[in-house]
Amino acid sequence: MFKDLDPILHSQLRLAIMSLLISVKEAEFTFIKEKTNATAGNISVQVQKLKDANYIEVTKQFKDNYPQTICKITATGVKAFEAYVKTLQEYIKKS
Amino acid sequence: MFKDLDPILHSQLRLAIMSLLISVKEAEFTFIKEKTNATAGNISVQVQKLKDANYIEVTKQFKDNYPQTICKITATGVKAFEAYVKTLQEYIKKS
DNA sequence: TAATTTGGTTTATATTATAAACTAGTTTAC
DNA sequence: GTAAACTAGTTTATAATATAAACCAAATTA
Repeated sequence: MFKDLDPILHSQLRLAIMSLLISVKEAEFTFIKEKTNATAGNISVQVQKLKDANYIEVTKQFKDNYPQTICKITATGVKAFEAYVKTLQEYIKKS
Repeated sequence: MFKDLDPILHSQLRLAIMSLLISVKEAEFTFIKEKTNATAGNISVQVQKLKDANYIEVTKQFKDNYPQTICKITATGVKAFEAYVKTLQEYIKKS
């Protein structure tokens, strides 16, 4: 009756990050920080988890002398997000 | 940009329970157990939390010699559920 | 009357989310 | 040129959560 919700996406911050990346495709760590208002530590952890799940790709480089982390959603990530939304809608559509 | 999701509802099982109660208004513990496929212990804990939040009303009685726990959503619970769905849609609508 | 079943609750454990503390380097002000 | 403040993160410690396992009380069945 109630399908399991992907635990990787059923997290406020990870969902917000994925939601951002769905629309912009590519975003800097600092951009994610601004948009989500989360702490850098929290973002760092959640980005790592999304990367471990292969939902995003993380590139680290230097820009204007400072480290720069860029996140990009993968095809797997897009699929997972869509599936999550679909499952979620089965929970809430009954309302 | 991303409003906080009600932590009481942002739990797979509590969301499933609330979703059920939105549609049926009133349900027995055993009915919830059947529909959600969760363990009784887990349901017991989550029902307690929903009750503590005043999202549901819990009535305990006996039926055919056996204890019977009945859950019913409150007006507060309906409001919270609707707000949760609305907030959630702001997360996922960007996709 | 012993074993099993019903309908739960309590407790222990594993997972999560989060903030705080830390690292490594850069820029600015004195 | 060096101390203070800032950038861009990571790691670690802690608190909160979700969950299953163990338990309880009573009823039923063999």
